[in-house]
Amino acid sequence: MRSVRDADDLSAVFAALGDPVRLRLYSLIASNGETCSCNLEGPLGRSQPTISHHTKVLSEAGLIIGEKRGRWMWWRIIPGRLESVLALLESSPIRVNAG
Amino acid sequence: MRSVRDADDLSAVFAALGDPVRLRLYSLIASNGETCSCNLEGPLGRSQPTISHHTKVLSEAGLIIGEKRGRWMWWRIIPGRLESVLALLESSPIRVNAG
DNA sequence: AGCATATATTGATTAGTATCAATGTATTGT
DNA sequence: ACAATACATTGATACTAATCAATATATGCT
Repeated sequence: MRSVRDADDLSAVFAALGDPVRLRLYSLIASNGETCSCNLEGPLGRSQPTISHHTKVLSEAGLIIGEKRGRWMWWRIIPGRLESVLALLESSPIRVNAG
Repeated sequence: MRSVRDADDLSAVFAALGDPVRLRLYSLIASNGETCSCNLEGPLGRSQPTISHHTKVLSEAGLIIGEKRGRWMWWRIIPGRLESVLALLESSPIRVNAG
């Protein structure tokens, strides 16, 4: 992690997984493979807008990617993303002081 | 991740690193080795109570551990903790429905 | 004992976020 | 064209968290 800006980017990935509902959402997609939003509301016990919100946060963090096919949005894990964030975190010290 | 309770525990670890100041704090300790709180306030540009708050969050997540020697609190990374959380996340699917 | 220092805790304020109802948009089928 | 469906967006609300000033606690020094 080289700069404060890097810290913002990296921490956004951790923050994305830092909500229990989103972590379960991510885990569901990871174990089920490609999953449509309509199959997430039930298992997670959240409304459709809330699921939509969480998939957006995860996708903006680069952890999942969605593809619309017909009426359905299919989500899948971006493989290696989490590992690469870990690698970045452990690779290099911070250089910048102020926050 | 086997249950909703697991999701809470695991997501707390990610949430701990989901704040940019805490992520830099963690990175600082990781790269500097054992670090006392007094050497964190300057680089992070935060007040003493705020640093104390963040070290508490990280230690409660099991990511760092502190040892008081004399007047100083020395913090170090708990090695492998982050990797084991990753492993837990990727090991097994969720089993529980409600949240 | 008394003072200085390092950290923790408390209380208050502010900023952020999880959630849902209502509504908008896009796609499919009739 | 129209109805139905799947998802996104907006707006509002409640809850959480980041921050600091003030204060408390603990340790070392003289």
